[in-house]
Amino acid sequence: MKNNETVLDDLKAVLKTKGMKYTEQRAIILQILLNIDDHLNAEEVLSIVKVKYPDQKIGIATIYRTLNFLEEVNLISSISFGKDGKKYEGNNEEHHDHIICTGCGKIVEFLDDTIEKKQEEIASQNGFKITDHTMQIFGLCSECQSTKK
Amino acid sequence: MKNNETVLDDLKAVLKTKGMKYTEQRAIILQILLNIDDHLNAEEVLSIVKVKYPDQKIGIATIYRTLNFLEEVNLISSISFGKDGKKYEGNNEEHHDHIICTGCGKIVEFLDDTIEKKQEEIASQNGFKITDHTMQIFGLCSECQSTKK
DNA sequence: GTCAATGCAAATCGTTTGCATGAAC
DNA sequence: GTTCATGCAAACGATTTGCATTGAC
Repeated sequence: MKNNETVLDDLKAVLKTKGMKYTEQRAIILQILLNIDDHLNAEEVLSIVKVKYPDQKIGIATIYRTLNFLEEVNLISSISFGKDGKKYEGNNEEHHDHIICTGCGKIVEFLDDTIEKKQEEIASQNGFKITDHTMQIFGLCSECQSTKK
Repeated sequence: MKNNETVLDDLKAVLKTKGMKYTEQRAIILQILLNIDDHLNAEEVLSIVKVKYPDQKIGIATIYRTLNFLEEVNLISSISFGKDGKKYEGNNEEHHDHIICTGCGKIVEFLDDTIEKKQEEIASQNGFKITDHTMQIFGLCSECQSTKK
């Protein structure tokens, strides 16, 4: 797992090569996603900014613009499903896939080598190149199984 | 693969048990999804109604309401990703999974037994019950690979 | 005749965009 | 000083909702 400084350096480097500017807002948003062990949507990132950086005012538009950019340059990843919009996580951990509870939105991470290999195999058989190794299993977690009749 | 009549009977049965009414609109929307070999979003369903059932006027709200209902009772399934909203297909074919091109939206269906089994295994290890055997691989199809630099 | 479903328009939600101001270089 | 990024509010597209009317039972 990469540390914060390394990834922030990556950010600075990408920005420079693209003729873009290094700003507090961009650094803050990236750091939040690197340090939290959860998947956040734009609104959730905003509310964390308000709590952890109360003197910083970041507009929701900036959050969206920054999240889109960070994903584009592969510093963060997103998963999206039904309601609740896109959720993001920092790319400082190993690659993994997600099981998502369609009841409560709970997300469990896992990695299975057999599936990874099969995925590549099937994709290439169909002429596809998997861009980001994303796979999503949807289901009901144990709590939601008992709730839903 | 089930035929139309069977599935329409299923629809009538579910509606009855739920104290809901059998309407032309609901039957039309379900039939469209059963008979087309494609994945449609709400707007696309509407435009097919206009072409194939020109004397029927169905409002977009009804389409959305009906699609939500049909998915709930498992007569159709949805996949959703990025833009373009949710896409639906009729549940008259065998279960299968999807590879989705993030470039052009092209969808390829596949079925792999090894992955199916592994999915179940991993899900149950985590206390999850896969509700609808849905898995999505995102990537770039061969055309989009050449387009994107 | 009763109650649920429909169509329409207004409302809502997540997200994007235009533009004047402010910050990075 | 120039150029890009920000914040705000307005715009947007997909989807949902409220309500009076219509249709199924």
